[in-house]
Amino acid sequence: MPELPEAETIVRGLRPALHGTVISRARVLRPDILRTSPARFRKHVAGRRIQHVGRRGKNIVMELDPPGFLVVNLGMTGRLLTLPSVSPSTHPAVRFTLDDGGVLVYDDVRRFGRVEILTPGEWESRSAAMGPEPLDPHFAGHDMFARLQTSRSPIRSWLLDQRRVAGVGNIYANEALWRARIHPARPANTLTRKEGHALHGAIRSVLLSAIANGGTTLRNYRDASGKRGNHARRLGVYGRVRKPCVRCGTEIVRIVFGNRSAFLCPECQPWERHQT
DNA sequence: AGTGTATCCTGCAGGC
DNA sequence: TGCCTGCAGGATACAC
Repeated sequence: MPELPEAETIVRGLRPALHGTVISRARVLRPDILRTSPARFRKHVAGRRIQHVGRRGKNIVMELDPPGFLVVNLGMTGRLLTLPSVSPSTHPAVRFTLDDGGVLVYDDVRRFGRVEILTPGEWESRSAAMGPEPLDPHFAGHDMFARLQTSRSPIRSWLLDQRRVAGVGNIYANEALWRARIHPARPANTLTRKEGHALHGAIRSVLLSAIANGGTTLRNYRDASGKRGNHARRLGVYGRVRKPCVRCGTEIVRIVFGNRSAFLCPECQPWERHQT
């Protein structure tokens, strides 16, 4: 999906437009986006005020009053657009009408995304099941390193598991590993303390860089106003098969495991450390 | 515990 | 132009 930086960019764009507005009604054009019946969804959403627009991992989270949460997971191709936007809504799934005349559309070509309305308790337990926020100051390198010790799964898979760290997807997992010079298939518990800390720093720096550039647009991703993100040109490995590593010139390689593509520089990210 | 595979969907690029 | 294959920022469920 849209990963953490893309969700964050969307949230920042939505906040001024949505903060304090009341959702007058919702129209559900694609019921499979919900996890409840359209009738129930409409009933629960209508008349509630958006108190806060935030993010947890890759989820866009709107706090409502009366208390509740509107939670949007963008899946692979979900977009949350305020209309009018520079990029038209081509596959609208849910359309919210706001009391100030504004329109918010959840648009999703592939419909892997989810739009849910949760009680405070439901949201609390959902959030509790997710890992720490990587940009939270409380997300410490030594904590992450300690958690790496408990898993033998490939470090790229470890990073994609939202229960371990929230918000990292395939682009930024690959990018962080390249920055930290770690082979994506290395078992998590084989990383040295130094590598663990390097990875921790790389995750944060790549996410911050992506946010600063408005996210990475490869295909579908657009911000709340329909604009593309500018981070794609800064990618070091993702999608760069057979192109030269910008650090050393070696050709980037694509491997597949865990049913996902992984990209790496075989020179910068050897399986074993070079003996020099 | 971890891996491989399949599934939910649609669209696009590339090869022939 | 058409047809085919493979691929895609995600999440989950299953068998082994």
